[in-house]
This record gives sequence, C-alpha cells and structure tokens, in this order.
Amino acid sequence: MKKSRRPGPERLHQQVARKIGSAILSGEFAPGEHLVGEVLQSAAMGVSRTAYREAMKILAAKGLIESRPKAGTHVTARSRWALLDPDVLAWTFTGEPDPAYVRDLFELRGVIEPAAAALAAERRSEAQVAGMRAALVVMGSKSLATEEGRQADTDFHRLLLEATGNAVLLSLAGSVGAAVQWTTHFKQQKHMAPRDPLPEHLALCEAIAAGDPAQAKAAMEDLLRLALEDMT
Amino acid sequence: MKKSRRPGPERLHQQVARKIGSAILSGEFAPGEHLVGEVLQSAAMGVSRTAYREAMKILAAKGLIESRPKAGTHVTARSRWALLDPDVLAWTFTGEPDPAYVRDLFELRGVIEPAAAALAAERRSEAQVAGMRAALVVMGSKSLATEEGRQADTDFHRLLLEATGNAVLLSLAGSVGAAVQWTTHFKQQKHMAPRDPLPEHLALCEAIAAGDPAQAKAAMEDLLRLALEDMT
DNA sequence: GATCTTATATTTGTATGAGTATAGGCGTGC
DNA sequence: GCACGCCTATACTCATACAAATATAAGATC
Repeated sequence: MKKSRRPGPERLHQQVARKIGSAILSGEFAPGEHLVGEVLQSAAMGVSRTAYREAMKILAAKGLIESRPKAGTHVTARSRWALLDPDVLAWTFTGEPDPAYVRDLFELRGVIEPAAAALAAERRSEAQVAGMRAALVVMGSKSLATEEGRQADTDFHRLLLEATGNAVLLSLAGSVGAAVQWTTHFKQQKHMAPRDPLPEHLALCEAIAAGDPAQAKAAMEDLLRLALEDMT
Repeated sequence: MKKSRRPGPERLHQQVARKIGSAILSGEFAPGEHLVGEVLQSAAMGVSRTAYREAMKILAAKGLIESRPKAGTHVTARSRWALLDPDVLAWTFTGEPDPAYVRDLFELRGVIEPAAAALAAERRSEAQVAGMRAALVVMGSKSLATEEGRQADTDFHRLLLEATGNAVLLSLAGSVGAAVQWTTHFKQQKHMAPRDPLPEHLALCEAIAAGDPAQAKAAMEDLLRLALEDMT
C-alpha cells in the first residue's frame, strides 16, 4: 500500500506523528487522556523537541490532540477527529481495524457514491466517459490482485467523482478511495478471492454514459451491495 | 463565530498558517506554485523559522502544500485539499467565498443529511430524541439571530448525526455544521431575514421519534430545500 | 467562611544558530 | 545523445535559551 509516487523516506516528524497517531487510533491513548510533556516525551523517543513538536502540530491539525500552555496536551473527543483524512485512515489500518469502523465506512460509501453516480450521469463530459471506459479496460485485463488493477479501480471511482463537478465530493474521493483500498488490502490478506467486479462497473459506466441518473444510482447500489457481500 | 470555550489568543504559528492558508484558498497561490524558502519567507513575515515551519506542518497535514528538501514547498492539487476541515472551511470564508463552492457544499449536505435522517430514524435512542426535542425548544424561544439559537440549531443536527450511530458520519458533522454556520453567517451579513425554520425541524424530529426512515428522509429534504430557497 | 486577587511554577510557545541529509541541476565522460 | 556522479540549494534535525500562557495554590478582602 505504499504510495508509488513518493518513495522518499519518511521524515522524522512524520514517523513520530505516525507512532503517536496510531497509538491514539488504536485506543492506547483514550480521549481526554493527557500525554506527558514535550521535554520528557521527546527525550523518551530519542528525538529533538523540534521534531516532536512538529509531529504534535500535525496531529493537532487533524483534530486528534489539543495543546495549551500549562494544561499540557490531551487527546480530543473522537467526534473531532478527521476520520476521513488519508493519514488518519492509514494509521487506523496499521493495527486490527475496528469492524464497526469498517461498517461505518461502507455505510458512508453507500450514501455518497450512489448520489455521486446520479450527479455524474447528469453532468459528465464525453472526455470523462472515455477516461472511465479506459480505466475499465485496464481492470478487465489486470486482476484486482495486481497494483495496476487496483489503481484502475481507484481511477474509475475518482473519475466518477470528478464528473459530478462537485469539488467537495471530489475531496472525499481521496478519503473514500483510500478506505476502499485498505479494505481490499485486508480482503487480500485473508486470502479471500474477490469476485470479478467488472460487470457491475460496466453497467454503471454505461448508465452514466447514457445520462440516466436513476439507472446510474441503481447500478452503483448493486455494485456496492455485491462488494459488501464479498467482504462478509 | 468565535468559539466561546477557547478564548485563548491565536498562537503565532496558527496566525501564519491562517495567512498562508487563506492566501492559498483565495487563489493567491495557485496549485503547483512554489513558495519562497523558509528562511526568506519567515524573515519577510517577521517570525522565527520555528513558528513558520510549524505553520507549514499544519498546512501540509491538511493537504494544502508539500515540502521536500531541495525541491522546496509547493501548493498541491486542489483535489488533495481537505475541503471539509474546519480550519480550511474557516480560511475559505475569510474572503468572498466562491459561489460554486457554496453550491457544492449544499449539494453534499443534500446527499448526506437525508440519508443520515433515515438512519437516525431507525437507530435513535429515547435519550437522543429527548435531546433533539430540547434543542428545538431552545430554537423556538430564541431566534437564529442569537448565538444561542444558532447553537441549538447546530446541536440539533449534531444529535441527529450522533443518532445514526455512525462515527464517520459524525466526523462529518463538525464540517457540515461549520459550513452551515458560515453560510448562515453570510445570510445575516446581507441583512436577509431568514424564515423561521422551526416547523420543518419539528416535522423532522417527530418522524425520527416515530422511527419512520422514509418520512424522516422526506422531512429533511423539505428542510434543506426551504433553507436553500432562503439563500438564493 | 466564601470569594475575589495575586503570586508562582509548570508547560507550551518562540527565537536563534549550527549542522545534516536529501535531491534537483549540471557538468563530465562515455 | 545518454548515463553517471559531483555540487549546491533547500528543507530537516538538533540543542539551547528565553518568553508567554495559565492552572494551581496562597493570600487578601469582604
């Protein structure tokens, strides 16, 4: 699940953010719990205060923690966490993901993507249809077990969200896409052979190409239902 | 729009993050554009490199920028921005918000909240119903022009999302809620007297209390349609 | 005795300067 | 023309010192 485009080594402050972030998301640090001070903690981890503080700023930016002078740093309430942030998602899936969390994720997907499919059917351009078809051709030749196959799948869903012409929906693409990638990753890990999802994708694509919102929505709902059945 | 619970002064690195972040969101720095180096920029803003770098870490955590040694710091593609992040939202609304952006925001709300209302109708607890009713009582006594009235409105929608039992949906609550607050803020600024939205809220609340998903969804769609009519 | 005021100590925030590591650009050589 | 390795710009990391803020406790006042 490495990002092929950025092979650069993980910076020190990113490592620290990942460690503490994973600890928070795994429940090792509960909401409301106070972390030990910068000086002690950075010394304990063997990094400078600068690197540690920059990591804290990252976590604070994602809503996981909150710091104030004298009061120290404490984990915020779960409702304030940016659960759809790509990093938070990745940190969540470092350990065993909470089944309820995966369920919630698919539920959200079930809300967003059918509506997005309907919007895409209304507004898609010819170029976007061509792009989606091209992605499906790749999916047809490569399996989802390959990196290229998964990339084509992700591309297809991103193109669909782009076709909605809604920038906010598109900003969810990275999140939902990442979530889907992680779940398929787990699917692979458990040696479950997923069904070939190509037919549903083709039906969806054609509904969008035809400009039929209702049918596109129905096709997406079919696709998600079958994908969820594969999971459980 | 000040957070009454945290009156503390804005830290220096937060100020820097807000300034640069606002500049990015307003289009002053276009995606792909390179920012000048740390040393020069921090000196130009009259802050230390420490504060400036911590601000950069915040912006990077929200997906707005990306930094690498030698390559420098550049603004990332818009599709990678966390547009639903509370800070990003606030920075967006410091200037004149893009009408298309507001439209996209309401469109997303139109996708999420009806589905959430349906889920809430199925899963809400009695305590949650009581809480929602209490919020509506406050809304009935105080106008939306008052801080208490707006707070009650926000509370109602947050309780609704809590009642879905979906943590990911709940994490969107802060974002969508903030977005709604900002738009009503603009509504007030333009001296438009919004209609009293209480009747629709009551109908929605009763549908959820009755455990009727379809009716709850319809009631929420009514509410949003009327709210949007008020805006335009 | 209760409440407001003030002092203090602790923790995060800011500043500065030095040194390291990464990677883009450029020249050299093949 | 192309591949390789050096050079240098830039962000990254470190160490240290000082400033600002604020929760807590001590003190003053009613």
